[in-house]
Amino acid sequence: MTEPKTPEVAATTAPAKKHARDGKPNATIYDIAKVAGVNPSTVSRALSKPGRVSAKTQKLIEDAAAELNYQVNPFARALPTGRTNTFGLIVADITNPTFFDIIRGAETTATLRDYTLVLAESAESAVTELTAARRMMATVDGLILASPRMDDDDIRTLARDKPVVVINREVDGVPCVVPDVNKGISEAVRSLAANGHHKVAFVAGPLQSWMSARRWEGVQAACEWSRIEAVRLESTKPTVDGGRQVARDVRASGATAVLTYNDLLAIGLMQELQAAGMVVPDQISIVGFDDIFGADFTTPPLTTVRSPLGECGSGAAALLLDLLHGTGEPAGTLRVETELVLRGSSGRLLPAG
Amino acid sequence: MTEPKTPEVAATTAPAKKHARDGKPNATIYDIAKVAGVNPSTVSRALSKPGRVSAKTQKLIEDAAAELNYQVNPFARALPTGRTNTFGLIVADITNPTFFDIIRGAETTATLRDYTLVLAESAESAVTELTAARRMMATVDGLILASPRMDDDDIRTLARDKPVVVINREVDGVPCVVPDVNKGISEAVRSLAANGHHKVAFVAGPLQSWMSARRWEGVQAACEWSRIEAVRLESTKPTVDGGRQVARDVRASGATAVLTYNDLLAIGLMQELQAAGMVVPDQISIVGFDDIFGADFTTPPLTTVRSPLGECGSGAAALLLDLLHGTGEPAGTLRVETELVLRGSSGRLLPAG
DNA sequence: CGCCTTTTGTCAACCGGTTGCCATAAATTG
DNA sequence: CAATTTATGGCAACCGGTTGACAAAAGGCG
Repeated sequence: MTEPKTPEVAATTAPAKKHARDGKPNATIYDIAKVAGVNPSTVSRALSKPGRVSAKTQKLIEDAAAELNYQVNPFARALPTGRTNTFGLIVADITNPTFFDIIRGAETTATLRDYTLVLAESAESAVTELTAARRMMATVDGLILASPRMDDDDIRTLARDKPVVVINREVDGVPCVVPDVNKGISEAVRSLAANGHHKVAFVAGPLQSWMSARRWEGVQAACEWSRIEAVRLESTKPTVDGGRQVARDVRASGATAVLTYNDLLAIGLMQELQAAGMVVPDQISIVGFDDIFGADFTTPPLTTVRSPLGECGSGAAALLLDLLHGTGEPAGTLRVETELVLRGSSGRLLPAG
Repeated sequence: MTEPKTPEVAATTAPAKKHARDGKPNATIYDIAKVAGVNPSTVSRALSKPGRVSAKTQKLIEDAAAELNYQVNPFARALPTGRTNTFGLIVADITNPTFFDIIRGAETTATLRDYTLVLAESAESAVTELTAARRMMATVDGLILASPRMDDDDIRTLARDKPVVVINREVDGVPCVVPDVNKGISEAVRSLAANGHHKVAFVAGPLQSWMSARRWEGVQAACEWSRIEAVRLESTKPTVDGGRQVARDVRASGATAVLTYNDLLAIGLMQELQAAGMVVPDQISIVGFDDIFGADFTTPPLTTVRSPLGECGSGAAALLLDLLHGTGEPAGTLRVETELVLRGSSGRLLPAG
């Protein structure tokens, strides 16, 4: 029936070089030159240096190109110029939904400006990340690092080579895109305070995470402002599972509201607390961060501080493209706003009954 | 005039061509040749044709290469050979979690075999997809199409040019990777039948979706086998929102169990039914397809027929790599198993009370 | 030891664009 | 109308590898 492998080896050992697989080789500027009756270099200019050739020859060449269905050979172009119209995006974990919107945002902006996005994953490891970055550097015009794990110095070293933009972290001397947590956090804390909470717990993310530190700072500041108590708890890992594991500490802390480093933690935490019989939000309020895909699948749906991830991605791409084309180097930090997305997992505390 | 080659570049207005941004140009095989005292072509052979040069010169060259920190220029290599060690993956929607695992699986396998994955999105449009595919064809060695929207003929045309592998669809003459729905579906339907359900509804996906058709066929067959009734309902779009919209039809159908084309639909449907006061699974059982990220965030967690998406991605990548390196062309269809993941959203029907 | 086969390294011709320099034609100016 | 500037196209030298053809060197054999 359906054999998994049908090794019909005997086919033709296709040498297949310039003719991809069929018989017709791709048209080159030399072909166009022949058809249009001009020199190849003129064709090259007509196609890449607007205004360098007369309108008449321009048209002649364009017609010939269209007729031959010409498309540039990117390698031939890249060889002498070094430009590839490509840039790289490195994320820590492709399956982490936090990055989905970043990827999409970057992809969209790239495509819009005729660039191609090349994606790589670092598997949450600083060395893999650096390796991937190095490898990419050879083939791209610029690089976006989303929540990078490597050293500031490594990043700066890369940035000396080609334009680099960092998302979700600030590195001196390198253009960055970071969500400004303050607005979202203060909205969240004010909402909790208004609902009668006096003590909130913050479940932190990885210790090396720049963003986790910012969020904890933000929570402390907002709590101080609202005159409520803030305690910090550590998580083992920033995942659903990590959230489950931290549930004990959360209950022990005596806090009636929890903010977690990210939505994944919040979801795991909520599952575990509910499994233990607690009612959310009547007995405890839970607020996540990021508003990832699936944050509204839970019952109750998760209240969260949204980072405009898509905006981060497209912002970083735009920054990079400006760097590549612009004359000077602005290289500032782009801050994007966060906001509270109020759903069902936070609310008024019911008197114990 | 000065010497033809002056390594110490006057550090003025950086023309920045081969020297990325700093002063040191990348080492080339010519540099290695000079250091090792051999001809550039010998260097080229030593580095790419194992066994073509003597062990002695091999070592000499490798040492020189290491000393100069040489890395090949991919463009220079691609130009004469056409090989890029790169392949493309086109997905309909980067933010659709169905593709996450596919992407990751393909990425992992690619990296493992020293290939780079280039990702593109078709935004669910057949024309965008074809455009993206065409564009990619110029720069990659092969292409993976995940749940493609374009015509069979377009796919075959692409496949004539370079190796193409299709995921989640069968196209004659093109190697494919498809989950075999039967096992998973029959498990699901048997489970429903065993729980006392006599009538199940199938909420279909897009009409052009090859996979939706297969799933409906599978459901019909399994229901016939279990002697229970199956009805088909249409959805407007295969998303959470589409699931909400189809809730009315589901209730009107009188079915006590529902299988939906994908998890997104199932989640939306469940949300809507619960909002209307129905209890899942006591009053109605819901089963999705795919086991996407977030399928277990819901309350109750979603029962679903899992497709090994990661396996599909890595399988497709492996197939493609075999095609690229293998001598002949197996070009068969790779079938992967599906299985039922029993969670809380399906179960015994409670007598109406 | 001469003849023949098998390594092993060199030469040179690409791959397909880009770009500096130059010659010519066209346009501008005194 | 000559002199000078400017627009336009051609020539040729790259970019950095790959590879077929070939010659020199090495090894095998009678």
